Amino acid sequence: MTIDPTKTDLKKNYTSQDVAAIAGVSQSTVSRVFAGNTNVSEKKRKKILAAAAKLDYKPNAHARSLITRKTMMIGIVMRNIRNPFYSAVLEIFHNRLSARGYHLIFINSENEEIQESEITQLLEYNVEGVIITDALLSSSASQKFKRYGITVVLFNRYTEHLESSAVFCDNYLAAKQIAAYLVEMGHKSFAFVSGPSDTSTTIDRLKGFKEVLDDRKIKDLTIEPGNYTFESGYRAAQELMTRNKNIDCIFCGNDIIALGVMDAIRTIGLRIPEDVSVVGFDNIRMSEWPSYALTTWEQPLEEMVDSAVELMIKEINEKDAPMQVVMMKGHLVVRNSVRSRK
Amino acid sequence: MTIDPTKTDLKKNYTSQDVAAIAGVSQSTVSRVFAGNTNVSEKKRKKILAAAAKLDYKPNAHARSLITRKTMMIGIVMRNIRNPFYSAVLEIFHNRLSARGYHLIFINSENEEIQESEITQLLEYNVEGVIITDALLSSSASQKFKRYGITVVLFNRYTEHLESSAVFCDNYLAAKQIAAYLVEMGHKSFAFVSGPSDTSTTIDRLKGFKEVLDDRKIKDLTIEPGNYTFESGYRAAQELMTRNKNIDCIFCGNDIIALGVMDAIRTIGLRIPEDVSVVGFDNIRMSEWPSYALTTWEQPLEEMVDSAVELMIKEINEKDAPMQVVMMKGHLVVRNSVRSRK
DNA sequence: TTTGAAAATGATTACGTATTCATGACAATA
DNA sequence: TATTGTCATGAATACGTAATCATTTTCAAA
Repeated sequence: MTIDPTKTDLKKNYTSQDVAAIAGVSQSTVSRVFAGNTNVSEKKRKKILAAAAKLDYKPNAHARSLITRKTMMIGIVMRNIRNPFYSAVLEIFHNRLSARGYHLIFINSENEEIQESEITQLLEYNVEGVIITDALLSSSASQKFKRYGITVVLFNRYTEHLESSAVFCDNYLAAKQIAAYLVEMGHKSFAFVSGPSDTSTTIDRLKGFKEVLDDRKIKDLTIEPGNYTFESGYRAAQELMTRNKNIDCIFCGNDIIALGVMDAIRTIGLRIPEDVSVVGFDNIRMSEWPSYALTTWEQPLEEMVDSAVELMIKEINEKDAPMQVVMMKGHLVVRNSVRSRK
Repeated sequence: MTIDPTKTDLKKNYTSQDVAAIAGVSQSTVSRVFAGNTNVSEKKRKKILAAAAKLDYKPNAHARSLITRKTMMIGIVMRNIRNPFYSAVLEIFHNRLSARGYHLIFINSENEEIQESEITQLLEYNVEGVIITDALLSSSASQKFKRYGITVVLFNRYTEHLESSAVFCDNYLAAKQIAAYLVEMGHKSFAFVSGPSDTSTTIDRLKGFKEVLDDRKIKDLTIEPGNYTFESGYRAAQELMTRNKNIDCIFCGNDIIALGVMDAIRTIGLRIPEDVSVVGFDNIRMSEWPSYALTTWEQPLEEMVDSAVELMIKEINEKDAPMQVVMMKGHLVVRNSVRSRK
């Protein structure tokens, strides 16, 4: 077999040693140019950069992190990346963190066991911090990370004992305002299609919603379990509407459920909002599509991410920084899925 | 300030040396237990595992990768993670690769410059391979990676000179079949809402579509540019339908465009499929939602990812493995957005 | 010209692991 | 018994960098 000179052959990975040799300086000086960039004469710097370019030299991040103890890597743990809300979350986190030089190790899984083992591996990579958006994992995982002194920020949820910093929307208050709004609009028979019952978001949203109805002595509330997917919303609405034909409004645990609910209602032959009002939660992009025009609660996503990033970076840099819990408000976005029944 | 014993203090990161000291063995033996797992007596293994558990020891992946020259990290470069098609792509890639022990470094950006600089950083992390699903970056980025001997697999696109392995759907053939189908159904006036005109997917889909119409001497084809978003589909359809009221079918560059097209058409007051037929491409989950019931082309996503993963791992392990281009078929999924006009 | 502080540089070491090499223990074989 | 061969083990080394420390150079002020 002959060597084909036209084929770009696989180059050795050159090191700062190699560069130093060519530039006629010590490895130390090469390192200074690529890392601190301090105290190097212009003359040598040029020589070094020329030599580096010649060899296509690039520093080795692993060797570097070994000694600096900074990996510039952050883990992000998700469930349901297919939910558009989380796609957006991922995108924004990536924007913000990459702008600050961090890299994202992405973890997503339906399967809890796989996730646990992956988290262990994440530890071995010495990520500097972890963002957790997964309800089912928050508690055990965050403890595991804390044991190794790794910063954890929970996003869109919190744990009961507040062991980690967390950023989320005030779901309780939001649900109260939504309930009040629906009552004002003259609705009489309420339904709530929930997410998984063990998540803080579901608990708080239900609590707020229920509280307002209780205050007003309204008993007519049906709760239907869902799991934050279109299909679960679709099934829930089918179930609800066949069982109780009086329901005139449905509050949904999130937007994607709401879309499923709307499609189910329409399939049955009822109209939105003429026959039934629907309210969602999240304000994902699809909720403003003309086919749905969903009235929903907007979470201040960008601000929430910004806040989470600030918290994270602060805690990374000052290991004894206090844990913080940030709760944001958001607001109702009125479109065309709710109608006054007075 | 006194030390609070209830507070779990930040532990030092223990090393294999520390474990060795406690277990009364050499560092080498500890390493053998956690890496190769070979040739260690049961007695010492137990001692070592006990010591490791006591210290919460975990190996350091960076130190390890420095010497093994395996990082077990793979980069995935995307644009538009908000497009549900790519959310799904990301999810499936993560499933498959994490099952094989790889970790995913996620890169997504609207901004090309940021992406370029991130790619440079990716190199410094010595990812073993990179999956590129970004049309605008494929060529320059893949060359950059190849220069360092890093495996590149393009997904859902290919470069003209076929410098990298690639997996994609036979867009040309698919578009031909879609065109033939629409012609068979008796349509007379055609429109195509494209993606960005410099992407291989757009080019091939348009080519196939046009070719069939040309063959049948059909001249009535309007091409409207889009960019693979809902909004661009919406605008395109508004434009199309006001300019040319005869159009009786629209082939869309992807599903998300098609959904926008459908909503625009309905907003105008026309019905689908009674007045206008619409066909999409990708078969994302939303296309089967009752509100849309979109007839579309299904890309065999799981198989495509499987294939890409196989290619990647093969090329990683055998550096001189031949480059490969895999083209898959897919099939038409008929729902309720196309109607016979005979 | 001398002095002295600041800047530039290189030798050396540490980061935490896997691997290589040499040695010793021990069982199996002739 | 002598001889192989296998297994278990530890000492030493390499991976590629940043940081520390000591030394040399530079250059302006006296």
